[in-house]
Amino acid sequence: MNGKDTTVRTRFAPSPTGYLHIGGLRTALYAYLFARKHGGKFILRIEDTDRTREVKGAVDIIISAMQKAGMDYDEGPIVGGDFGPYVQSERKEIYLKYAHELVARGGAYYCFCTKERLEELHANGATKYDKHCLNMSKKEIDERIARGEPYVIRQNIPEHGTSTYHDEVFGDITVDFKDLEDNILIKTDGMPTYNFANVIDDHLMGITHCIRGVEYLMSTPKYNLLYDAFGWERPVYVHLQPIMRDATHKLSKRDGDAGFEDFLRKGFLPHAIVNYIALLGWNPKDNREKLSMSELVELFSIDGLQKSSSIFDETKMRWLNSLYIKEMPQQEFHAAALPFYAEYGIDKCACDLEYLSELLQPRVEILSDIKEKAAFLTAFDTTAKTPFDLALFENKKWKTDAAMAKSIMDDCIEITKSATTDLGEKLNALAEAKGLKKGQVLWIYRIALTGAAATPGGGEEMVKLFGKPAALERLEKVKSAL
RNA sequence: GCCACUAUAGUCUAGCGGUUAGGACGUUGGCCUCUCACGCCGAAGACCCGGGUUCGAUUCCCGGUGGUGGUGCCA
Repeated sequence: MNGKDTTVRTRFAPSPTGYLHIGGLRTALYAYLFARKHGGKFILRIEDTDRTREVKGAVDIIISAMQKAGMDYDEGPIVGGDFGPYVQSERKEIYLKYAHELVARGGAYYCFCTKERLEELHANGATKYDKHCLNMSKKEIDERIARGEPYVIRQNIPEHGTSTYHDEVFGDITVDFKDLEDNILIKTDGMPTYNFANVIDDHLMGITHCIRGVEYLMSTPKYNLLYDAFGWERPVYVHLQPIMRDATHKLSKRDGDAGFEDFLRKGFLPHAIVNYIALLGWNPKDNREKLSMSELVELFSIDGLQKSSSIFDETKMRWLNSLYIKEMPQQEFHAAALPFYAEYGIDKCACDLEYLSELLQPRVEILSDIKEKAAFLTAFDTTAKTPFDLALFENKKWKTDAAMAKSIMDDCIEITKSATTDLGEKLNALAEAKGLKKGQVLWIYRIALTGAAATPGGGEEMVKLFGKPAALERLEKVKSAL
């Protein structure tokens, strides 16, 4: 990039909110893919300069989510690295040092304005800070600091002129300085704001490509002013449009389940989620949609990034998830299904759970579909005289009804008793002997076994699922009910 | 309010001056089939509006409109 021989270094810099948002995960993913694609480093940095929003355990949540998503980072909390610490709250002195240097260079200044004065300013129609403290004498500054007056350090933005930079997805962006404010770099508590820490860290950590949300598109010239003031090289900028919940709302944790972990809990597979969000706002140049992490790494390119925002479509993610479920090894699917069986009380059903998994695997899109797909297990009330509504035997297409069921139930029971692997053949023979269609016998047989209009499999599968003794018990119940 | 970004079917997208506007999800018709699901074959469905530029605009320019973002001692 930039024609320079530099090793690519990208970072994901979340603030620890207590969960990993889907939008954040995608930003992380693109930064990760870009770094891996170019054989560079991917860094995790925690942006926790707002101490009032501290959430305990939040960093661990982010790290574990990234692990599950298959994104390993080269430097960051826990693993360390040559440019640490990687948690901003532990870098306070570093920011202060650079802030003072910036003041000395004229790029920033001390400001003692009170909240009251600032409010008055805005009440009088001002849209931005009036540089009131800009030309304060060194003497006065020292005195007021010595007196213990609270102060902040503000960036000194030129009053006139414009600034242009190149964004890899949006092209050249020009911003007029008059639309920018002398924002605060160091707060009264001595901590930096994002506006400052971000630049200092990106430079100190050698970040070459700054991949982040569009919310920073307009303020980037301010950051460039900082890079320039220190004589540092600016990074390459890549701004990303947000993921939306609908046309007018951003996907947000508050409005529902926008957390990565929430989707995991619903039975989405980590990689299906990653695969899906990779395609939200980016596309490889061919029509492939199901892509492994290594394929994503191989195909990722900034020019496939979308300039407009995209709406999150859980339905499509379900489809992608179903593709991954179908290709899981049977045992793996079974293991993944077990916790859901337990949650829905299915683990206590009198049936072969492993076989149930076999039947369910091609039929569920996400693991929590198991609840609905396994509901048929309780359709047959083994304790009632009439185990289910006998009207279920009626089928328009096959012209079956309870009377027909009654006429063959004895044979069904006999066949079930004697059959080994030839159950299907014997049922066919029964149909022939009775002058019925195969479908009629099979429909009646399956209904009699389950009491459910729809089941994940046919009559033969149901016998196997319940086991022969239980199946016979069911048929006997139906017989007496008829 | 001011500033910026953005705009192809319901959704995700391909397209980069001339195309029957391509693919996917979803929807839908059919086949397969003892039900469900899978699978297979079809169908419907889009270039925000108005001006330019051009022989010709979905594509380039301007304006409008819609949407989003920024305008925080949040990031």
